[in-house]
Amino acid sequence: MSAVAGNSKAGTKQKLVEAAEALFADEGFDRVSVRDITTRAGANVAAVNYHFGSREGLLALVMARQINPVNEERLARLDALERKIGGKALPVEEVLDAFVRPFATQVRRSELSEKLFFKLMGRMFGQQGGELPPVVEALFVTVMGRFQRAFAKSLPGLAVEEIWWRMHLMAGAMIHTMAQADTLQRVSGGDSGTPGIEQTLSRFIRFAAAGMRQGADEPREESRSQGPQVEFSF
Amino acid sequence: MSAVAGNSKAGTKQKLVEAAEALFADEGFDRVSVRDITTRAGANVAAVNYHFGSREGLLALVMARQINPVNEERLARLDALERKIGGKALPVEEVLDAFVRPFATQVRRSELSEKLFFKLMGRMFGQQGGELPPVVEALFVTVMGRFQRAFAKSLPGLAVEEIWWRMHLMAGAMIHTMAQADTLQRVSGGDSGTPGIEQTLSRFIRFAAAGMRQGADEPREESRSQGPQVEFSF
DNA sequence: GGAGCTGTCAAACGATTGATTCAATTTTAC
DNA sequence: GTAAAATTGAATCAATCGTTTGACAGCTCC
Repeated sequence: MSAVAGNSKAGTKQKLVEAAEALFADEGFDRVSVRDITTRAGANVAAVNYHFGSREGLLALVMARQINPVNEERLARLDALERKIGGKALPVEEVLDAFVRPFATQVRRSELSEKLFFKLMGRMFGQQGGELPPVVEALFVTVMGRFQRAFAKSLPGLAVEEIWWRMHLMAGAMIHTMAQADTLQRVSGGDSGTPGIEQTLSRFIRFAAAGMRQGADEPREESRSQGPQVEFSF
Repeated sequence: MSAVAGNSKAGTKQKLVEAAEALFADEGFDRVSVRDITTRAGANVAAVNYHFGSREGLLALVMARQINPVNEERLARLDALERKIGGKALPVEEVLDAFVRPFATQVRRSELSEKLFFKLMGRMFGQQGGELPPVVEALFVTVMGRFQRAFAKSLPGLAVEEIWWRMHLMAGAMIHTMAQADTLQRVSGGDSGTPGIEQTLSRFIRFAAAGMRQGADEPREESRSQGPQVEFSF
């Protein structure tokens, strides 16, 4: 009976996670109480401590569940790109694509609305170092290290320090735009039905690529200027 | 007697403001209690409500005191630039300079350390719309409108919507880099004594200018490519 | 010198916080 | 079916939250 699809039925534990995700995204990590969460989930106040040990435990799980798949997909995409191209340098656009496209993948996988997903991402990136759960922070460090090396190869002639600065500038552009995506999408999307994540990704990549590239030596005849933009999808 | 310079003597009210600024910057607006502030200021718990009406009143004052001068200087600088150049289009770099240089001006004026000043700025920008005191938000809206028009003139051929997106990408790069400035300055600054705000401004402007400019028509023979970069200081 | 204003203080307010207890209940395992 | 384990529920914990109160001191002004 009740042939429910996938993850319905919704045990208390899952309902707590879903309620927490929505509330944390909407109001910020600090402004949501355990009671807010349990009330929304239709559960008892003690449920959070029973299932997750503490409020912090639930918070860590919510964060890890949303951002870790993104970071893992980033690494996988970068791996795939580098495997495909051999030892050569990747165009900056492709590295940037590997960096941001996972958001598009995961927003579709998430039960969260697009708006809330990006709000949550924005809040997570807004956290200072050390305010993230260790399991999340560790993966972040790995990701940034891997992409630093990829960018260094794509942008020869730039000092390591300069690469770091540009990566932070690039990441900041991404984060802030994501966090305010709902505001922007309202302004945008006047003509076409769906403003579309794809268009947002494209806008970001073009902006960031120009910023990352300025002043750098071009890595030998790679697809630039009029190059074949057919390789990737934007 | 007691020929104190400027703002010494430090009445309770001022000590509260200073304590609040440092704590809000360091730990975030939500994580600082009234008691944290009064304890640090060496004042009574009731002092905040007596002098500022409420915690929120003090918070609004702290925010306004730090960011409003920045926004006013932004407008003043943009006015000055446009007055100087007449009706013509400004190079993007100059508009960007008017946008970020006020931070360098105000960080020197602030009693806050450079690190805390930027942390505070980062936290303010991280706030969602409507979470800022009205007097701060209103000035922000004015500033963004004025710069939108300036950028539109500097980057002819771009749709208004596209300008907005690029401005958000640009602002995000600035905010995030500012918020993590202490982390970055630690990595950077290995060789020269002072990594220097000036170098940070320069890095940001070059990055953002490239991103803002990409794909746009150049506004007729303005200083580009090899142009006279003597006009402004970076 | 006393009325009046300003500021500070200790104390307490009710509300809310995250967490815990323990009995009652449901689910699972055999 | 029944014992064991997992989960839920209502009640309550101490701690902390922002705010308020009222007494008291310092000061000015007339």
